[in-house]
Amino acid sequence: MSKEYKRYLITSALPYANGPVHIGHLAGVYVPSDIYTRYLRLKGHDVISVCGSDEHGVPITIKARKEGITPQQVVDRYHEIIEKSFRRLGMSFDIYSRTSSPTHRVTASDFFRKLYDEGKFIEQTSMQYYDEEAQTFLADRYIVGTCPRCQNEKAYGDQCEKCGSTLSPDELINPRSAVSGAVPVKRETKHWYLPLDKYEGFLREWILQGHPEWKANVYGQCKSWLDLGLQPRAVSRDLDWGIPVPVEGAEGKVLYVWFDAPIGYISATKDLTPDWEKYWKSEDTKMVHFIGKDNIVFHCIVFPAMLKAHGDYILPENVPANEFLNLEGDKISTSQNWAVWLHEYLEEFPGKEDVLRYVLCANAPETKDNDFTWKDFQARNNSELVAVLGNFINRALVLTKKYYDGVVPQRGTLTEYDEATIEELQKIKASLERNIEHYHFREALKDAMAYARIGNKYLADTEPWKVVKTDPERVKTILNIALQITANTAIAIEPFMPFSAEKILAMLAVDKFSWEQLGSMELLEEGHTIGEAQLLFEKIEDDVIQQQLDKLAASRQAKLAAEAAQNVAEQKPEVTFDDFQKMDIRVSTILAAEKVAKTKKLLKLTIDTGIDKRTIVSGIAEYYTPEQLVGRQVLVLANLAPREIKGIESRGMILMAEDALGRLVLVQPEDKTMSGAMIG
RNA sequence: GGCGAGAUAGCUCAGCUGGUUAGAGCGCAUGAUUCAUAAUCAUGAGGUCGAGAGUUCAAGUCUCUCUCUCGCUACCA
Repeated sequence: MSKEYKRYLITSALPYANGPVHIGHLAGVYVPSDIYTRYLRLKGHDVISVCGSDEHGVPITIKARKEGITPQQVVDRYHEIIEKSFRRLGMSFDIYSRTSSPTHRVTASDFFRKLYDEGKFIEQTSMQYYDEEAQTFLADRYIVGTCPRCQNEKAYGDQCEKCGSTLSPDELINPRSAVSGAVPVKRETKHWYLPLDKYEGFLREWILQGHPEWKANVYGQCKSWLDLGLQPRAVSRDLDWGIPVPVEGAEGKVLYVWFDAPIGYISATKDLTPDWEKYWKSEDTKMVHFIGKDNIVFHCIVFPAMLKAHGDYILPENVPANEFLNLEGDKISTSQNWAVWLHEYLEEFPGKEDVLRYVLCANAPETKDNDFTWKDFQARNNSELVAVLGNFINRALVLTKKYYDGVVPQRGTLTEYDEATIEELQKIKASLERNIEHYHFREALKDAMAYARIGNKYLADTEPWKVVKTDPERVKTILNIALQITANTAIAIEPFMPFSAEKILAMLAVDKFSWEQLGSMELLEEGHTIGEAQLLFEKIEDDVIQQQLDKLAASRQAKLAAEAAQNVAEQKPEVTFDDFQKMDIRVSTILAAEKVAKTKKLLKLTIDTGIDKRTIVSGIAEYYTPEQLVGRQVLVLANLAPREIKGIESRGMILMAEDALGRLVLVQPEDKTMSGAMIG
């Protein structure tokens, strides 16, 4: 397990270029990745960190269509925003590439072709929806129709955003093409599949036997997938945006985005260095994928299977996926505009890049979903960064300026207390290293902060401002040590807060140190003149925090209002009175209700329709308990064709009103009336 | 319903292969201090380690059952 590696290859999940990056992405992936990378670099390792924009796939084409621009224009816009904001936050990727680059096109294409030539794919034809007007096959996302679960008329072929159900296009009622509005027809199409099931044995051994040290959430998720059994997965799609399938007769087909995206790590490396093969094909390279939990399956199951199928490449040594970060108690949601966007933060909090890095690392969702709150942001800034870190650095420098005009004083004989302090300081290093190397960045950050804490304690205990009146020689030693601690602090915090580390070095008027110098008491020479002191952090007042809270509330409200306006379903096509008369709607009384076993939403209801007593299965268990229902009168569509649900024959449908959030409310007569009363 | 992850001080979290009085940061209380951005330092209060049962000389740490949260999945006219 403790294999010696000659070099490191760090990858960070490719952000999808249909929107900017928010704090959830940062806390989950990029901040940890950058800390790890910077640490390895400081240690002098051969390390490269690659990332880039993921620019293919259907959502981008949909966004382009909606805005009346080309997909390329969409990805150009977001690629620039993302890259720029990453750079400003101090993300130290060696290359930030993109999957629409020429290198990537060739790399992904060749990758596919090799697997194709070696017969690693399965070819399969299937029936898919085709838009005859637009003359194109329709991706799941391009098919719109009525959700079979919640009746939302704007459900997509892969998912209903209203009720959250996962759908397949075949389930949609009244499917229409999102491209032309035409009614799509089924047409035969051919696609290539990667038979993941064939790699199950390999994956089991590699992960379950070979990597028991992976994080519990990652290991457990993999085991869950492997135990469920793997299925062949399509690697191509009928779409005109992406990398063409490099096979004769595959016109109009591109590589499925999940297939080409991880290959982006390889092409980014190619763009970075002609030595790229050294990083990708040598067993003595340690590859680590930083991702969020939504990507575990791709990086632990699918991509490794691809790499294995290809044969030339190494596999990741670890995949330290994080969980999700919530915001003020609610899930971060792009569609509801519930997010703190990086590019906006950078504008609104100039010079506070490290504050965000610090807070997101201190509160990173390493073992479970976590919550980001602006109040916590403020507290950590004020009582940790300002009070502990910034304050210590400032104290040491100001005292030196005051007593020695900024010249590092000579260190004399050390007291026992001095020795003890130095020893304690030097002990942190091992813990800090161990924590970073095990991806425990939260704990590692605490270790880094301990340097400043020890510094504060040292000054409080030695009281140079008092001693200077009685024993000026002693003060020289005290401040020399305080300054050495300051320099040590700069080294320790560099991976986490590179801007602040650099500022400290500038204040000390010294060049960058290496990690190996951490713990040294010889970082600053006697007689060296330090520079001007400046404040590292400043307090954040309540009104600033309140502004952010107001902004969040306002943006969500605006979004909700817009959604609500949009969500009122359009009026359905006209019907005749005769049509309506066909519906037999009656007041019925619920006689009995019980939960259907092994379901979450279903209740089995026995009702008296006036005509007869019958059974109806209804999906309202999330809103009503059986006890609440017995005895109530409801409206029932009595002559609906019977249908079997979970082995129970359901004869009829309970009528319910549904609000904008998809919640169900029973419709009932204002006053008790007879069972069997007709509605009309 | 199935699978996975989580549940430890007011808050955010550490606690490795079971072993002395369960830890840290923040917050709170009291005291000290003034070099420092009213910052710092010390001391203290605060926990039946989600609930219950079991294994063991010994359990936060292992086993079983249950509850709650998050995710995947099934079902949902």
